[in-house]
Amino acid sequence: MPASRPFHDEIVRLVRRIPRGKVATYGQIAAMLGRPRAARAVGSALRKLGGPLARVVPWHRVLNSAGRISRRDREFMDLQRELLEREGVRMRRGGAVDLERARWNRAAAKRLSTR
DNA sequence: CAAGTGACGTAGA
DNA sequence: GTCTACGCCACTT
Repeated sequence: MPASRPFHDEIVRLVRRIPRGKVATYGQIAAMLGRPRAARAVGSALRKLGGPLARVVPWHRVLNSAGRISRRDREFMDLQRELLEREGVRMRRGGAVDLERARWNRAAAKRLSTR
C-alpha cells in the first residue's frame, strides 16, 4: 500500500472543485494550497491518479502556466484535449487555452505573485 | 540519509 | 512562437 500522502490528498480535493468549462494551472493549485512553489508536486500528484480516482477527479482541467497540456505522450494529449473541448474549452492554433477567459477562480489565482 | 525524478514556472536568448 | 538553464519541492529509490 502507498504511504500516506497528505499533500496529494489536498490536491485531489481542490481539483475536484474545478467546474466544467473552467481550467486552473499547476501553479495556481499549489498557490491556493499555500505552497506557491510546489507546482511540480501538483503535477506529480495528478500523474499518479489511477483507478477510480481518475474517473472522479477532473485532472484534465489542470494546465501549465502557458495554458498548454504538459504531458508529451500524444495519446494523452489527445485525450485531455478531447475532454476539454467536450465541455466547451477551446484551444488556439498553437494548442493553448486562453487562460484569461477560462481560468477558474481568478480572484484566488491572483495571489500567484512570483516573488 | 543522499540522490534521482518529473502533468512546473520563470527568465533569457 | 521556440528552446535552454535553473530553481523549486513532494515523493521515490
